[in-house]
Amino acid sequence: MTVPHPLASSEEPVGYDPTAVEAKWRARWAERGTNTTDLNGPRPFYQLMMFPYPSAEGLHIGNLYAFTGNDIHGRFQRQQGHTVLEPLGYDAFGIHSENFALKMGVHPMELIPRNVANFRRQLDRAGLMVDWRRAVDTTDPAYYKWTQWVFLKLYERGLAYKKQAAVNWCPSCKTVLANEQVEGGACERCKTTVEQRALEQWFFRITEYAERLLRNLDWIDWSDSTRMAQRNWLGRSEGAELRFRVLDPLTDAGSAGVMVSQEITSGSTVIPVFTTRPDTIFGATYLVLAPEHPAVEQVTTSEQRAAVEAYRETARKQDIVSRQVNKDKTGVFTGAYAVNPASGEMIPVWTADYVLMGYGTGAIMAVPGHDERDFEFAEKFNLPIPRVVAGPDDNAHTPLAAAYTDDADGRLVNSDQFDGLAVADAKRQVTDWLTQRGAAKPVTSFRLRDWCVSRQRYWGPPIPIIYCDACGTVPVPEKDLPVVLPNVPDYKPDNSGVGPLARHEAFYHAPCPTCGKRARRETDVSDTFLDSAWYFLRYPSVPRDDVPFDAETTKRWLPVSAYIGGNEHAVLHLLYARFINMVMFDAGLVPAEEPFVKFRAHGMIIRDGSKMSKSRGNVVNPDSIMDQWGADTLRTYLMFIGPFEEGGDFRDQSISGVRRFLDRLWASVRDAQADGTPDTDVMRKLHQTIKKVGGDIAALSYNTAIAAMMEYMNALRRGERVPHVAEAAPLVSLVAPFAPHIAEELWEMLGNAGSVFDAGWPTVDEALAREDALELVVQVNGKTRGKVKVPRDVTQDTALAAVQGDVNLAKFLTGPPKKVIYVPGRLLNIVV
RNA sequence: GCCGGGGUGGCGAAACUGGCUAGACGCGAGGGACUUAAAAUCCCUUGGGGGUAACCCCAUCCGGGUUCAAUUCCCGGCCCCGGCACCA
Repeated sequence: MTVPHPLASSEEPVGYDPTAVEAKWRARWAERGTNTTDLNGPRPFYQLMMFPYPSAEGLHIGNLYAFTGNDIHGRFQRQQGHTVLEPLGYDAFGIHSENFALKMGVHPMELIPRNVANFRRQLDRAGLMVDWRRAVDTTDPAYYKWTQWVFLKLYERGLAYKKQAAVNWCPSCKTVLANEQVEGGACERCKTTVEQRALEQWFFRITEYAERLLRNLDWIDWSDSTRMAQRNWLGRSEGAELRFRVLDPLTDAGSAGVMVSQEITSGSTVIPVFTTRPDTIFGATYLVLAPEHPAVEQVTTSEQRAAVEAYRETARKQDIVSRQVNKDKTGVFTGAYAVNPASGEMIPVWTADYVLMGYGTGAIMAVPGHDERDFEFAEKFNLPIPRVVAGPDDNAHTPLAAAYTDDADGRLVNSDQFDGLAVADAKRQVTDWLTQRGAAKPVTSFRLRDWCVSRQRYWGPPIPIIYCDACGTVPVPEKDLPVVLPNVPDYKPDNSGVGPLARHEAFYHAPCPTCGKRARRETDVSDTFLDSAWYFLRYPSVPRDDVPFDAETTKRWLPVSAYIGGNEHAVLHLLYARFINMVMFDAGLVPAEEPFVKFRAHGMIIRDGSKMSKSRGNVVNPDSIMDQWGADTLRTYLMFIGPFEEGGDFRDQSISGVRRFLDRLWASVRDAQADGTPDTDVMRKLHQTIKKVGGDIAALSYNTAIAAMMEYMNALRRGERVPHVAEAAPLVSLVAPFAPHIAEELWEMLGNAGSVFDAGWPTVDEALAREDALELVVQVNGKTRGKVKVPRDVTQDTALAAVQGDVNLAKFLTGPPKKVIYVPGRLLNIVV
């Protein structure tokens, strides 16, 4: 028995029912293979979106916002005749998943597949043009086999190395973190204050690529904000490394207070320092070594040893936060003196924690007169503060109330033969002079550090290394990959500094690949960001299992044509991915140095003025919105909220306007008449709209594209107007990227076979789109007073005559025109 | 502190390289038509002030400036968001 549709039984025509329409087209797309990409198709276009971490909470509206924005762009490119690859996958390894699994008491190997299934269900509803045959899951051995391969590739190229270093240790996550994962001294995940620990860790030599990573930022087509964030992160400074000889307490004994030879003698301890202001060398009145600096031990005199040791011990215990800004300067004198290579003066050597071991050489020359930090330190410890740079209003003797740091207007003073030079010239000349004397070399320093990739956790790809007593560090041969992560019930992290796998003999016992003797596997896993640093290379080659990415396919599909994602990954994922891609490029495995030719950062969706969060209870659940309004309405509404690259404020009430628009679209197509002739004005508006919507989508200006379609809809159905088919039909193609399900249904309703996405983009009739009569804006004394209708290519005189002949405008002309400004096609400004 | 991006109606927001009477489009609000009524739909109004009216004045964070013309350019200031930050 069939239940009559409530509307079907009445006289009323059938209205728009998103639930039915969307279910129908989900099935139809699957049946027809509409979303599967033929990788050999013409004009490849690789549309990439950032793959999600499949959380237990399910799809976040922010995910959907990003995916929809990508999907619209991808669908539009398909309508432009490209073969579009729009893949998606799951970034399912990592601490986040693991912590959640621990909390729930469910093993990640059980939990993750569940989450993935739920994500897949939600994503299916969203109407994305994703080719699911190419999905990747980073936790699948078939995927992480190649993540391990990437590690080995770097190892092979000398870019992966193990060292003992002071690393960021999160006591809550019980693992080390990369610098990129520490925010203001706290773990970016759990906000716990990070400690310093000396551990042996695997690092990637990303610093070797710093210069290239920076240089390419000049030309890649990326959002400015993202490029700037990377520039700041890389932190390039140009300057010089200056060498300071420390006086030997034995041979130079008794010379304190006496000017010593300006010659730099070899054989003694030499402290290199990095400075961006070599011009201020004459004002360097003391040296400072970081407490961890190895030379501290060498130079400290016996009298000062106890004090220095105590200070270093305190510094060692300190966490990173308490060494941050605004802290009072502390430090101790080592008892040693060094020679200023420019002035020949003896200057004391201090150790202080305001100097960081990780940057430059871990030592500085202090110029209190021209550096704020040195000034503060010198004041506190009563060290001399000479002036060596004078501003336009100062002379050599003007006292310094604060450090004078301006390097644009200053000139050198109290600097012997360099007096009078501008800072910029002095930087160069002083460096040259000191270089000739063997006391300097020009260097460039980066803020970027090497990428620490070891994690003392369970839920990641095991690092494919074996340690053999006889052969040393041996990489796992490619044929033995993957090193499978074992399913063990005991996977809790501990404080030992090694990963949980170190507790599982069955895992770590392995024969040495070289000599076959009993050896031990590395038990740390790699950083999740390694999984996502190469996933875009994998998609086109899924499901090949003999190579990570097929050479021919990769050449055809890489680099990525358009990548749209969140800016929170500006210095994490996006930097790592560029680095890994660059390494692969150097290895001849990928066709381009830069993986993402075009990247756009989208904005963030907030709700009712504030960030969505569980604690605020203002999280939007995509499922319930889709239940109530339909996926097409949600998609279109998300894009209508505000500029895609800026984000917007989700307001439940406002969504009704978008639904109304789709209802009206439905009714327009349903009721459209094929008889008669279309209205010329409406047709003109149509062609103007086709043009505008196309331009706006290409520029990701989705909100104005939707506004333009709504505006056209208002013209189409002005009053109780019944549109002509020729007026209504093309609108279906324009709406399609935003609301794909309803578009397909209406496309079919119009009598078309096949998918609207394979039918191309409507052609703009430029002649029709152009207005033949022009409304020229008329200003009098710069104030707009009205418009006159004139022919398109009117001359200034004719236009002026038209104004004078118009009663409403002529009255503003209180005198003869003194001056007339005519902007053809735009306006006429008459000055009287 | 340095570097990016912003500040426009009750709200989300438009306005291409300075130029179509700033505020498109949508939400909300008010009024009307249809209806026994409601919903839905359709129409009108909606930055502020003044005027019976045609109209006039003010208004794009604040203060100056350039220009025939400024939301748009320049100088100075305030505020918000994001990145970096004892990085020498």
